[in-house]
Order: sequence, then structure tokens, then C-alpha cells
Amino acid sequence: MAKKASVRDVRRTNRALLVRHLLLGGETSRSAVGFDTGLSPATVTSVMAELLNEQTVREEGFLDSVGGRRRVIVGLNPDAAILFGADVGETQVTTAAFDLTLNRLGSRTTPFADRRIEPEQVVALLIEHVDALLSELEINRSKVLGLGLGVPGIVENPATEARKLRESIVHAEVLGWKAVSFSNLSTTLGFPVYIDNGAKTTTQAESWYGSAKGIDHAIVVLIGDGAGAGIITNGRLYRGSSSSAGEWGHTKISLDGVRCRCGSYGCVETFVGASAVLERWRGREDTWTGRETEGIAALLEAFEDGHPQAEDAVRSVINHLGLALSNLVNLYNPQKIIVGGWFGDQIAERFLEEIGAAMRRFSLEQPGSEAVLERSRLGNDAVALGAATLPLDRFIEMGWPQ
Amino acid sequence: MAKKASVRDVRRTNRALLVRHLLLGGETSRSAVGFDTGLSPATVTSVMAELLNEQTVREEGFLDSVGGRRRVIVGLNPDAAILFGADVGETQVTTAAFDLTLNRLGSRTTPFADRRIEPEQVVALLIEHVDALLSELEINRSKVLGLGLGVPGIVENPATEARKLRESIVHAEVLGWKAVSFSNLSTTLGFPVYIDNGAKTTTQAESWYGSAKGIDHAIVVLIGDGAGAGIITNGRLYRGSSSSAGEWGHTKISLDGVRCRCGSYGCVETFVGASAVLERWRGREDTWTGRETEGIAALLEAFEDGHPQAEDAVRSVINHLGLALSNLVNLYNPQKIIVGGWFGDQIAERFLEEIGAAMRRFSLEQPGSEAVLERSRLGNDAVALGAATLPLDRFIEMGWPQ
DNA sequence: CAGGGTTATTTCGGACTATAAACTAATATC
DNA sequence: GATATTAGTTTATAGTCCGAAATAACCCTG
Repeated sequence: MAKKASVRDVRRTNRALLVRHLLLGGETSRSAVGFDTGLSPATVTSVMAELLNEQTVREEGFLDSVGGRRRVIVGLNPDAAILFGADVGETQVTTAAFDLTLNRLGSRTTPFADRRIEPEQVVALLIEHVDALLSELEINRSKVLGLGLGVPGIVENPATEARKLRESIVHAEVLGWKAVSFSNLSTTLGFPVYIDNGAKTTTQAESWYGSAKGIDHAIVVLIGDGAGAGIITNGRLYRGSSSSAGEWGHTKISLDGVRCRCGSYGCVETFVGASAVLERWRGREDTWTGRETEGIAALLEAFEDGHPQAEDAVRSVINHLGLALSNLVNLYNPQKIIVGGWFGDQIAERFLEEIGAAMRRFSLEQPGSEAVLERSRLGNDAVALGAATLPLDRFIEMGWPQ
Repeated sequence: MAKKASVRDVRRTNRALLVRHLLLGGETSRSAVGFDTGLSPATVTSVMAELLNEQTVREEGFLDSVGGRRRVIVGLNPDAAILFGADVGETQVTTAAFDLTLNRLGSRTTPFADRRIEPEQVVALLIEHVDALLSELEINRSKVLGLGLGVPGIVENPATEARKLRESIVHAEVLGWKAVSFSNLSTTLGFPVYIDNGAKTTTQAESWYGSAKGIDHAIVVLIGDGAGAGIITNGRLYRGSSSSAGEWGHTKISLDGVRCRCGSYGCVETFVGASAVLERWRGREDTWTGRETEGIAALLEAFEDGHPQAEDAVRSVINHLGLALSNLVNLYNPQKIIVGGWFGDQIAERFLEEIGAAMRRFSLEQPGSEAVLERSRLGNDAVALGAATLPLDRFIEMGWPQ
């Protein structure tokens, strides 16, 4: 449970605090860092010297004087290391390279058909992408801190520690994966590989750079064909005992109802997922399978044109989504709920107010009045970006390998 | 978000680790403590000397030699301090006194009628109880570390830190309390007062001493007339952004249904709460209001006798409870779910298997297979016991006042 | 352009920590 | 009684942060 502490841990904590501050706050001066973190100037100098020495941080000129000695600009050295983030989606694999400040340096995407791809193919693609990016960017493999992998499905994770994510087991129903391990990928690539659920990596990205930045209690809700959620509690991504927390799409809000792909009935996904919504709008024709985005566009158009059935379908989504969100509000008491995912983006763009009103109507007053509903600010890149935060987070906490 | 660390924090952390170890593990030897905590023998000696010096710990004899020097028995000194825990229920106020090892030294209970009591009356009762217990036990007021207060309702808590609980605001609908503050109680009593929701204090007790002991991810579900939950994530009680997390009883599992006392429809409470169950069994007659325990006894008897309506009512509880629990499983991925509360105790006693089966049926496979359903091991005392852990926790983390 | 004021950063010494290693204590065993 | 064994303490050392003083590098004024 609790862990012992030693003097070394103090340095590690403060070092991480500083690096994280520079990452999220950008360039500043030593004195500002001291003020913001509460560390004494002496300590800032000391830790910064260590970081400068190992090239993690660089001095980048001076800020104008404000009456005294000019401030030295310090900031993370983007070129100090490279991070890869990969997004294994339902239709394509995207691998992106980032520098230490999480600027995207380049990316590779390979689509695949029929929502089917074997783990071995993914491994091959990842190796190909990484190699291509490394030579394109003319970067030495030794500079790579690691690869983060966002996958659709449950990632089982023996130890809670992020450092052990490499030994994870992936169950991705959508892709037909059962108990898949990527343990050998790391050896082939020559650097650590970290795996997490795509919704969770997106949440991580949203928490570091998006609408949930700096928020201690936030929930990121992702709605596409299906629905998932990532939960930030006390400033950190909540994983549960085996990393499968946040399966909001399969919580039940009805005692009966349409059968869900998970095998059960009444799941949130069967009320607010794009496929389900289309099915409800047009009946069980399977007309839109594989073309859900077009279907939703058609639905929204029909709504604008005032078609009653379309209106019913949209109202139903708003209502059920509000109810499903209120369950999160009552259980987690978050400061913010962020709606994303391709379908979530679209309905939130037009109906954010209505959804928020429905959510508050179903919530208890106190937590309901505090929960702010917002749209996601990050686009499709969020999965890969969030995945890249996995090795970066480890770097921040633990420093350079060895 | 993150906080800076200093060398002092190291000592505080290790001291807390040791005290907590002695509290939960009972008496041991220095060498065993070192082995269990990972601290070096030298450090154990040093910290233990500090604790001995301030009387928090005492040496209590020797363990037999196992081939070398005999081990000195060290353990918390129960008489070092006194803690009060109070349970403000819907029908009575109970105040209990505990020693430092949370042994119950005595208690006072005062019932009240009609589920109505004014905050001022509670304050008066608490002062009376405390004074009575202090003189009964012949204890000096200066030895009291604090009073923890478990109340039915939402406790709003400006700061997340437990140390600020004294400035909390209480909303207790059942008692007709709106935005009540107990800020002056602490001054009158002469020691700190900490307030939390009763379900949360029970959860704390369950986490320290009951079925959730040592479990990092657990949920305690309390079912009486209403329903609530306490959530342990990463070994700590989860409070949310304003301490109102865990309102499981008012999450919705149906799109329509009976009106809940919270004003909404479809709440879990309206399916599994004792009052609601009785209403469903016997119709809206209000026959059992104020005598719910008798009603439930009658229901269970009728069930045993094979009355079909009773059987329907019981099956309905099992089913809905299983579903409502599955939502917790999918969202939190806990290792354990503990069922308590007076009604929860009774149904779990007879139908734990069935409820667990229903829960797993509605859950996703992976988190569902991991979540163990158990009965609470603590009785009615749990609220007061858990409340007493509030000042105790602060003592463990921060040491003696000043 | 010299000198005083101001702000930023570094240096230095002090106070605390944990720990390894050496040491002392107290027992069991032969 | 000698030796081995285990428990616990003392000592020396290496980190650690931080306050205070020192230094650096500027602005402003006359």
C-alpha cells in the first residue's frame, strides 16, 4: 500500500515536478519556476544544473530585465529525446513521432480493411512506421525513449505501476484479439513499449493538453460507434485494479433493450453509440454498416430539415446521453466532463447545451451544479499523442534509463 | 497538482508508515517492522526512538529468542490518546470513545423521534456525550486527538485535504439540513472536529478493519432505506472534487420508474432500497413507514413460505442489485465489492451467491471475473469507528498537534 | 558614465535524513 | 565456556533542501 521514502525520492519528486512544469508551462526563468513550484531558488538552481548537464533542459537566451539582472530562459530541450505514439484504430494504424515537448515531428498511417488485423500485422506495421520515421527524421534509435500504443479494447495490466505496462495483455473484441501480448515488440524495436486502451490515452492527452488540463477530477467521454470513458481522479488517470476501469459504454441504463455487442442488454452504447442511433433511426437494416459517418451526417441533415423521426432520434440521444452522464456525475463528482469521439464531437457541437441540461436534470443538485460539460479540444491525433505520454510520463518520473 | 518534497517529508512519510503498520498489524519487533516496511534497521531504530520518546509507542516485553538476541515487543501505546467517533443517524446519535488502537472504550446513544433533529440539538448531544464519556473514563480533555462525525447526506468540502474537513458544509436531506456548518463545535469541545458522510466513514472503517482491509480498489455498498456507496481507489477513499462522490443510490438504471425522494426517476435506490422494495411488494400503502425492518422481516418470511409475490419482490431486488453493482464493476474495476447496511446485510446473508451471479452476468467479462462480492464484517458500529479514523488518520500523517 | 538600487542566480553552511558498516547486546547451541 | 546467531544501536557518510550571503547583471539617475 504505502511506500517508504528516502532522501533520493525527494530529489526524484522535485525533479519530476520541474520537468513537468517545463513541459506543461513552456519556457520560463529559474525564478519563476521557483515561485510556481514553491521550491527555493537554491534548489531550482541545483536541479536545473542537473537537467542542463544531461541535456534535458537548455538555456535559450534571456528575458528582458525588470529592473535587475535579466532572467535566463530555460526550457525543455526538444531534441533531447524522441517519443513514439501509435494509434491502433478499427480501420487504420497511425504512428507518430514526437520530440520531448510533444511536438509532432511526423507520422505514418496504414489503413486496413474489414476491421480485421492480426496482432502480428500490427507489430510489422509499427516496426515499419518507426523505421520509416527514424530515417525520415534522421534520428538515432538510441534517442528514443519509448513507444506508447493505444489500442481499442481492454488492456490487462498485472501491476498497477506504469513501468510495467510492457507486460500487458490486450483483449480487443472489435479486432478479434483475445489475450494478445506484445512483449517481444520491445526487444525488436530496441526501446520500451507501453500499451494502454485508446480511450485512456486520449484522456491522458486531454488531461495534459486539452480541455482537462490541470483539472484534478475530470472525465473524458468518447462516443463513436461505441462509447468509452477515461477518468481522471486526483489528477491522475484512474485504471482500477486491472486497468479496465472506465467501461462506461457498457454500464446499463435500462433493464431491457437492444442487445449490445458485449452480449448484454441496456448498455449506454446501445443508446448513444452512432451505430445504435442509426439503427434506431432507420430500423435494423444494417444500411450504414461501415459508413456510419455518412449515416450520422444524413441524420443531422434530416434533423435540420425537420423530419420528425430524425428529431426523435436526436432527442433520444440527448436524453439518454444526459442520463448516462449524470450517473458519472453522481458517482465521480467531477469538475469537468469532456465529450469527444467522432460522433460525440458532432452532437456536442450542436447540442452541448441540451446535453448539459439533461445531465444536470438527472444529477443530484450538488455534484450536478459543479460538473461543467465541455467539448474536446483535441482532434483525432489525441490517441497517438496520449500514447506518447506513456513513455514521457515514465521519463518524467524516473529520468533517463539506467 | 503535484507537490514539492523536502527532507522533512521523508521522515513524515516513514513515521506514518510505521505508525500505520503498528496500528493495522499490531505488536511486533523492530526487526519485523524493518522487514515488512523495507526500512533499514537503523531507520527503524531512529523513528521508533522518536515515537517511544513521545509515548506514541511503548515497549511491552520480549519475544522468545530464535537463536539470537531476543526481540523487544513494540506496539502502539493505546493510552497515548483518545479519539471520538460519532454516528448521526436517522433515528439516533451515537458517540463512541476509542483509544489509539481503536479499541472502543465506551459509548453513548440518544435516540430522537420522527427522523428530525436540529443541528443545534446534535451539537448539544455531542457535547453531552463527550463530557459524559470523558468523566466516565476519567480522561483528560487534552488527550483527545479529535472527534470524527459521520452524517447522513452530502458533506461539501472546500479543500480536498482531509485536514480541512472541519470547515465542511453538510446537506442532509433526510434530516432536513441545508448547508449546515459545525465550525463552532470544535471551539466548544476544545479539539478538532472532522466531518464526513456516514457511508464514507463506514467505508473507511471497512478499509482499515473490515472486509476491504488492505485492498487497493474496493467499493462498499450500503443499503438501508436508501442506498449509498463508498469507493476506495488506490488504497484511499475517493471523495471527488467536492466530496460528494459515490452517490450510487441515485444513479439511474431505468429510463422511467417510480419517483425517488431525490426528485428524479429510475434511481437505484427505488429498486433496492428497503422502503422501495416494501412498496413494490405491498403496493403504495405506506404501511411500513417507520417500521421498515419489520416489513423486511415479514417479506423474507413470506419468501420462505413460498409466497409468489414475495418471491417476485426478492428476485427483483437480486436482479436490480446485480445490475446496479455491475455498473460499479464496469466503471471502477474493483477487486472487491462489500455489501452492508441493515437491509444489504439481510439480503446478502441469504442471497450473496445469487446477487454475485447477477452482477457478473451484467458485467463485462474481465472486470466481472475479478470483482469478488462479500458481506460486510463490521456491524452497526462501523459509522462511528470509521468516523474515529478521521482524526486518527490525521494523527498518523501529521503527528501530534503543533 | 559612475554609483546606487533592483532583481536573478549561485554559493555556502546548516539542519535533517536514510543507510551501510561496524559494533554491542543477548540469546541458543554444542 | 566458546561460538554462532539474531536483534538492535552507533557511527560515518552521502544526499537533500533551504536560508543567508555573495555575486551577477541589469536599470536608472544625475
